[in-house]
Order: sequence, then C-alpha cells, then structure tokens
Amino acid sequence: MPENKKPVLRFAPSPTGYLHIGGARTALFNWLYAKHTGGTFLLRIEDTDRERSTPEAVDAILNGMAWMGLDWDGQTIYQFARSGRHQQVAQQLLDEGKAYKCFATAQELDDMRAAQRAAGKPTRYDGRWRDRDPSEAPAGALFVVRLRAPQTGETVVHDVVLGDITYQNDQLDDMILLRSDGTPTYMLAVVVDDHDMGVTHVIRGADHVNNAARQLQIINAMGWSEPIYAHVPLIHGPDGAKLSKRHGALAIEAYRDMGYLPETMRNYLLRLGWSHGDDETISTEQAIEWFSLENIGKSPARMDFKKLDNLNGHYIRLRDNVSLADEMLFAMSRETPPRTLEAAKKARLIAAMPGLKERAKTILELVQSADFLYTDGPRIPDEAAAKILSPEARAVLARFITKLDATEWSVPKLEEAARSFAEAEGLKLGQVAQPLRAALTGKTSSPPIFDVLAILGKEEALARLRACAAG
RNA sequence: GCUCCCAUCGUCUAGCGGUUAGGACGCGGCCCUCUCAAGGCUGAAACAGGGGUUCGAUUCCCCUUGGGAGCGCCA
Repeated sequence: MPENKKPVLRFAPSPTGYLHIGGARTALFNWLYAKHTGGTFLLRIEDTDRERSTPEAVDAILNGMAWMGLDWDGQTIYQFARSGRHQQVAQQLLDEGKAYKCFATAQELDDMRAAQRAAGKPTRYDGRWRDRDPSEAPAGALFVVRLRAPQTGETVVHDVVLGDITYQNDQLDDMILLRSDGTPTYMLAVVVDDHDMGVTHVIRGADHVNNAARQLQIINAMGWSEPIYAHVPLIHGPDGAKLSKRHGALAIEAYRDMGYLPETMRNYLLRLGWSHGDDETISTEQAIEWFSLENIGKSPARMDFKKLDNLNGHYIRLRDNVSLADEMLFAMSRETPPRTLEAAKKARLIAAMPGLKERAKTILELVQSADFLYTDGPRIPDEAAAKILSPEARAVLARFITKLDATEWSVPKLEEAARSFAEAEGLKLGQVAQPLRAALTGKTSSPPIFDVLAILGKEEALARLRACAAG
C-alpha cells in the first residue's frame, strides 16, 4: 500500500450462521485497528454461497456488530452483487492464459482424491486439464475455470503476527476460480473485492493462513499489490478443543442473554490474544489508543468464563444505575413469560442499584438479587433464610419493630437504632441484622440491610417485618 | 496421509540472552465487616522433553512430544 495512505480494513463474514465469539473478536481487532490508525473499516457480507447464505444470518451478524458497538464505514457490501466483476477478472485471466478451463466432473475429482488418499499421497488436483485443449472436451460439457498456478518456486505469506510462512508452489494446486455454473468461488471473490475496495490490511482468523498463499497466487496473476496479513489465532473451548456450541461458540448475542455487557466482551476479547504489558482492564478508549498488530499473540487461546464473570462484575460496577436498570428490564422482557416493572418499582430498583451492582457478576444475577424490590408484601424466605428465622429470631424482630416504628427513617438513624437495640438485648449486631435481612428480602445476602430498610420505606418495611414476626 | 501454524502457573498473559520468571482470573489464608460482594495484604502455582549455539538460555537453531488449522465446484 502507498506509504501515506490510511489503512483500509474489512470484516468479511459469511452469512451462513450467527456471529460467533471468534468472528466478533476478528471484527473487534479490525475495528480497533481502523480507529487506532484513523483508517477505514468496511463490512462485506460473503454471500456467494447461495445455498447456505440466509437473510436471518445477515441480520444476526449486523445485530451482533451493533450490540458489540462496532460500527463500519459506508454501505455494507454484499459479495454476491459483485459476481459480474469477479467473472470479468476470471475472463481476463483466461484471456491472458493465466487460467484455463477444466472439464473434470465432480465425480471424477472425488475418485481422484480417494485414490490419492488411498495411496498415501496428498489430495491435490492433478492438473489433468491444465495443458489440454478445450476442444478435447465432450460437446456441451460443463467446465470450471482454474488458475494456472506456478508449479515451481514458492509463495510466501508475510504475516505480521505469524512471521513469514513459506509454501512450496508444488504443494499448491490449481484452484477453482469459477464454478461450472459460472459463479465465482470464495478465493476469487475475496481477492477481487479486497483489491477493488482498496483493502490494505487483512486481519482474520488463523483458519485462513493456508488460503492466504492461494489468494496471493491470484493477486500475483493479476499483478496487484498484496495486502498486509495478520492472522489471529483461533479461540478454543475451555478443554482446548475446537470451540463448539457446547462451550462457547455461541452467537455473540447469547452472551448478552447470559447477562454480559458489550464493554465486557470488548475488553475480554481484546485480552484474548492481545496484550499491553500487565494491563487487564482496558477501556475501549484505551484499546483504540494502544491497539497494535505486533502485540497479537501467536498461540490459540481458551475461553475462561470465570475471568469473563470477573470482568463483567467490574463493568457492571462502572455502569450508571439507570442504564443498569434498563439492562435488567430488557433481560426481564426476554424471560418466559416476560416481566415488566411499573414506574415506582423501577425507581425503587434504581435507588437500590448502588448496593445491588456491587454484588453481581451478570445482569441475570442482578435481576435475581433484586427480586425483593419488584413486589410489595411479605417475602417467602428461601431455605437458608428460613433457617435464620427461628422462633427466637422472630421474637427479637417483634421487639425490634416497636423500636423501629419510633425511629427516624434514615440509614444512619436506623443503624443506630439497631446497634443500641442489639446492645440492650445483649446481642451482636449480626443477630439482629440477619433476621431483618431474611424477613425483608427472603434471603441471607443482600445489600447493606439499613439501605434496604430505607429503600423499602417505613410502611413496606414494617409490613414485611410484622408479617414475619407474626409467623 | 500431506501442508502450515502453535507451545511460560489450571486459564489469559508479560518476558524480546544475564529477572528472586511479573501481572490478572481462579484457589488458600488474613484484614475489613450486619450478610454476600467489593477492596487491601498474603500463600501455593509455570518456562513440555532432548540436543545444540553461547561465558550464559524461558528467550536463538534442530529434533521429539503434545495441541490446532487447512487439504471442496464451503467460506
């Protein structure tokens, strides 16, 4: 690329499924690099496989990008719409003798590969039509267009993360450019589109390294300049095996549904395969400032949900109370059956948020931990809370209610009341606080109990306590 | 089978010839404390193995082993 030109990046998913975690990271790296360099970030949907591409998948990818907060420049490019141009390039290659027609049938090729495999040989197209004249083919026979790839020498992929990767040309065969129905293959389409779009840097999954060599052959045949490659090692499951649905190759939106925040995902995915010294929690702004291709690691990484949880807790604590309430409401709206919250309860939720968000690792946990705020009336204690509410504890509560009723309803006064009450009763504060918590929230853990008292309000709090004390 | 890539605590990683091998998550202990968290302090925990190169290898080279990717008229 010209020295003084801004980089042009692209994310090029195929719409044959949702946007998974690996794709999201690839998109993130491209986006970050574009932001970092002031370059352009383009989105190209690789929908040349008409059988497998679906509009639903396109939506899933677009929605996933939006949720991740990754925006792109200009219009989304659909590869299929450009097939005319791809064919034009193939024709040019054909005209220049850099490509040729191959009349071998699919069955014929299957047999060829089976025989090669059986003989312990590499499975490669044997070039059977490379030097034959098309006139030798049966009249009207279908053909594919293949690249007349170099048979000697080597092709080297200069990769910023992996270094130079050298392939002997005799290890590479003549790849198909145009299928027998005349449609372009992925190999041709990527090269042509990247060239036409002015793409300078190709950041993509390491599952494409082998493709890079073949794509380079097309680039060379066309006399185009090669992009800078950065192949990012793949993400593996917790067991080190290939990421499968079972352990995390989920749609990026599944992470949203599990209660993770997009800023968490950006930070987590960034650190999975990229580093900046000892820095762990890196804001998106810092990431843009610091991101570099050189610091991408070479080895595959595994998903670690514990660490994801920890990071998510961090970002939950950083969020403002209102946006957190909105996240919770969104999560509740997706439950079956969906739940909603009236305005007064939402206000109560927001008031309680500072105490709530300190203790949650996911939005889902937040929703659960706040359930004592959604409705009025006595709580049904869970198992552990029921244990605390012994007859003695209820008696303590009954005595404390009288004092509480005469106390000014503010956090400091309430705490003061509880402390002096406990002292007078010869109890530890916990022996008063825990029954209070159990009666008020139905649980054994909650935000600080005097905050809970204050947020619930005198009337509601006393009602819950009276009901509990009465058994 | 063939081609290519990778290899530091359980996990994510720092390290770019000389370090008490650092940080983070998780795990243990202590502190704080009305619970649970958060936070602070602290402990255990790694250079896959073997050869070289070098005064000196976690670091450079080779082999082994172990992982992974690719080998479609899919992308």
